[in-house]
Amino acid sequence: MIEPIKKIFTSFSTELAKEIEVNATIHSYKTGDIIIRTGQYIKNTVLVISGKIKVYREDENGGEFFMYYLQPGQACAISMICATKNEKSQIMAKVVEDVELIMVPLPLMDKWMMQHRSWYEFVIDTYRSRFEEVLEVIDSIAFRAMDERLEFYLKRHADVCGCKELKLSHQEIASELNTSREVISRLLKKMEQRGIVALHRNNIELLK
Amino acid sequence: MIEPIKKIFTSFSTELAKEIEVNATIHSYKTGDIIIRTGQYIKNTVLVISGKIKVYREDENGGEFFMYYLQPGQACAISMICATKNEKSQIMAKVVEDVELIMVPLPLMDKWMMQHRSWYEFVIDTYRSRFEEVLEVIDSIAFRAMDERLEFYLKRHADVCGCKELKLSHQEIASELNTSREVISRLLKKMEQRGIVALHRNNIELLK
DNA sequence: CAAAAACAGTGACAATTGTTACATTGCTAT
DNA sequence: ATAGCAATGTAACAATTGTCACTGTTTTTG
Repeated sequence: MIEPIKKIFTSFSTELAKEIEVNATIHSYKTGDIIIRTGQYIKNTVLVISGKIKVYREDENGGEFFMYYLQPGQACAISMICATKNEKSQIMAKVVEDVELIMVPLPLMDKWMMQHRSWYEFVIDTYRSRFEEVLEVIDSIAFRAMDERLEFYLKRHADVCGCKELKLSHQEIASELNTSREVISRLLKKMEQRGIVALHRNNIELLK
Repeated sequence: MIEPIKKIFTSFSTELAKEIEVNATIHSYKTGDIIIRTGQYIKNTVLVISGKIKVYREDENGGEFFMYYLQPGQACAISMICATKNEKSQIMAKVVEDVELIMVPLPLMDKWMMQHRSWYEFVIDTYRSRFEEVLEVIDSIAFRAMDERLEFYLKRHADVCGCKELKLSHQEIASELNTSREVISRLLKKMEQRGIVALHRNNIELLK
């Protein structure tokens, strides 16, 4: 178990990996499962071993705004932040590809900060990269119109899945950008005319 | 000097306050000064003793999107995050009321995390509260139209200045919400008709 | 296989936001 | 006092986005 952990979380020291093995638990979730909902209390810090998770911000009317992916080797910054203060979750996290997670109980998250340099650096680096990602999201909505936001969205998804074929319905995209399906269909058609994408059923092919 | 620090940063231990006194420097800036620009390297973690700072996200075309205020007793989360990794600033910070700042050199920021519990908690709490504030900003742009965003914007400013009289020009608001002056004038007029504000020159009075 | 459900395309129109152009008001400096 | 400037008001129009209504197609399900 220690070796697999060190393989995915390459920066962890052996001592830290041991601590994780002894104290943390492994949980599995299936595609479509909701790991945490807005308003729930967070009891653990979450590290991703395998699979993919999408993190959303929700509004009162059921809107789901996509913020970022969590992938193997990454941790949920919000779970770290909230964990320390035993706060409610400000986000919703949905499994999009079966995942295995390491759940680190609250008090350890804190304790290890003082004891394990590699944990401390991992946590700080998680904060930094998530903060930067969130700032980029702000850019995309604050400074750009829907057509550019859509391109940004598609590129991020292509980066994460590592392929050019996005298995997304127009409705799904519309929800995650908080607009309507018709708007997405319209903009995708224009992108197709510009030769940026090819449209198939449940499948958007990025050409550039 | 130790006493003033402890008065503003109430959670700091005496030892920490001493360390700050010995190692950190105090800087003053005038209203209108830009403390840090996007792309500059951050060399210090910034703590605010007095005055007010506005933090912005910039785009390539000179747009300035307002994110949050920094006030006495607070620290710039981005300066902490970037400091650790010696990264470039992702934000721009402008003085809106003459400030005195404590500048903590990079290496100390890191070192104190291990040595001073009260510093560790302050840093984590800064991350948490800024992250939450940024998430609220995302809400406002992702889920709300310009009229609601304007109300949200005005309320935040009123909270910070602690008064109902906002000394802001329509142009200033428009820039910070990344829209045009005409749109803001139009929406403010509607708000005035609804009895939410009273409009004066360079002065918006919140009635509710 | 037939019916239902999910997905996509599209036209028409409404609402919001962005842009242009110009008028008006009140403050400031000489 | 008045010229000049910043701030504001506003009308008219363009562009984008949101909504409604309806179509056809593909997939799923009983």
